[in-house]
Amino acid sequence: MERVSEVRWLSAREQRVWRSYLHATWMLTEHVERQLQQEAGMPHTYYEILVVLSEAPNRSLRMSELAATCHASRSRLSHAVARLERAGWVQRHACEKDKRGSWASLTETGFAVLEKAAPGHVTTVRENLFDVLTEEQVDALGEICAAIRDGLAPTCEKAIAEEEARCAEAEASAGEPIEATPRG
Amino acid sequence: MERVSEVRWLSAREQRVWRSYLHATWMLTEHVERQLQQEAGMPHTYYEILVVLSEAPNRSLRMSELAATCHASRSRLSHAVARLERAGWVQRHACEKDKRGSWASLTETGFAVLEKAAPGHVTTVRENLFDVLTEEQVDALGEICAAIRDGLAPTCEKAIAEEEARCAEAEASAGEPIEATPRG
DNA sequence: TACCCTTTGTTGAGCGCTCAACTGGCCACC
DNA sequence: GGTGGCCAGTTGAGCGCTCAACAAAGGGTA
Repeated sequence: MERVSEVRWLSAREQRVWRSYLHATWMLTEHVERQLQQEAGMPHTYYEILVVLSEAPNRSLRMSELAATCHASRSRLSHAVARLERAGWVQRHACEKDKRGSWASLTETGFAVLEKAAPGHVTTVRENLFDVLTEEQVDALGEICAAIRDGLAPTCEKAIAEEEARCAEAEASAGEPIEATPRG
Repeated sequence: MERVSEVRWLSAREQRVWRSYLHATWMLTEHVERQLQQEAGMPHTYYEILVVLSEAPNRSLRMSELAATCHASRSRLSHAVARLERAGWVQRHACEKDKRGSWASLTETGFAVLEKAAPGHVTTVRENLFDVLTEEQVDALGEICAAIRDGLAPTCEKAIAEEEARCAEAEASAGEPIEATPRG
């Protein structure tokens, strides 16, 4: 994080854009989340799981594949699918080939719920994103997101690699965690 | 949500942009969050609270003003400030003018923590957002965010207005909430 | 075959958030 | 002056998430 060299602070304009970005993405997320919660009774992450499953062959996917496609940790997916299973929207069954693994598949009920939820969700996304942007802005947004993604992808891989070589030297100059317990 | 008319589904291009948007914003958020958690021991929302307080006159703000500036609910801010107070970074004291209210102010320790956290945070934002974008893209991003914000602002106000006139008619065609309990 | 490392998936604790309900003080109106 | 509605802030339960620890099975090597 280039501790040695001088910090390149944000210019006034960059700060404005950054705060604008935070506010806009927060509002959009919030709005989409609330709409789905109210009309479909589920958070957006669960909706995404159902969508991915609905697009998979046989509407089924191995847990780890589902996790990768949804950009979710295995832990998160496990909790989420457990909840979706209790709701009767997803079902799990053991994998024959690899007895460690398990399949998650969308139930008929789950598919019906998804079909019912989709119009409202899509309308929300359209009205609050695509309708307020010009064609050029949509293109620009696509390119901006791609740039962010491509820029961050190596960092993520690096982070994973570093995690493996962890426990060495540790926090050379890390800050104090809030109240002794860092996180878990 | 225009239930009567036909749903305007997303085109393949729009769907691509939407998923790209979700992935990019998720990655960036995740990365910023992780960096702050590891180096400063606090989530991004707490960092923002400290920043807002540090910019306020006397490094103090009424709770409700702080909440409005941070785009946080009063509840969330109350919980957050309680936590920040336990960490010794923020202090609360009663308001003389209005005995219902209370002031939150940044402590010296809190300011020091913020000063220590800022370089790493700014560097993360710069490297993963501004460094991967061209000047034109930064401008475009600013305008896109402004458009989203402006588009959503009336919706938010409307939502607040509707909330007041709630309890009437209710869920005309709402979906079934997950497992009977919608949320809280 | 026996061993060890990896991979898959689950679990429980803790955290930040929302929602709803609440306390307590303000203020306008009778 | 009292009363009723509003406002500022807090609280507790429940939810989704992360993290770390775990169980169980695969797969390579000796």
